[in-house]
Amino acid sequence: MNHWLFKTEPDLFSIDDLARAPGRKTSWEGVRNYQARNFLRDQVHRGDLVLLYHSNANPTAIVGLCEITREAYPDRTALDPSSRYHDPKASEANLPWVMVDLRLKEQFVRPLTLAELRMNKLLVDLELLRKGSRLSIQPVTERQFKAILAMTR
DNA sequence: GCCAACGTTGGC
DNA sequence: GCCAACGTTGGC
Repeated sequence: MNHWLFKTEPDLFSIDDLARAPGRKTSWEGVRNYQARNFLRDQVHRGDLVLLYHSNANPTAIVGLCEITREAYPDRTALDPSSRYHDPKASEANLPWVMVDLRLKEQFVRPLTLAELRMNKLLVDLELLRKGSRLSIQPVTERQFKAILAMTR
């Protein structure tokens, strides 16, 4: 099993929105970066665990834990001119974007802020904490994952 | 709102 | 293939 960190801007879609969604499930559309797409398409598997992170937020923090319920399938929002994720270069014949489905397992009582994460020596190599890190789909090692979960307990 | 870091685009 | 210009991300 692989572990991941997915970013979301709570102004657009927050963990509270996910908690209110039917079955606490959602599709994860809108990824428009090739490196992130490659992770989604090739390495995110059903049953994988996902840490949810609020970016552009106050506070910026890891806010919960999710589980992948469906592996990569075409992200057709790219073809929809009215979608905020519309990709004018995409077409039926050339649709490079994929999405997955996930379900909320746990909303952390106490969000783990960036500042707090930076203080954990086990997380020095966490992609999220790297200067200039922008990747919205990030792999997390099992060690890192366990260290993060331990901070919530 | 500022701005550093990063990814993409496009001229050559 | 290089690289400058531009747009986006995202912390602060």
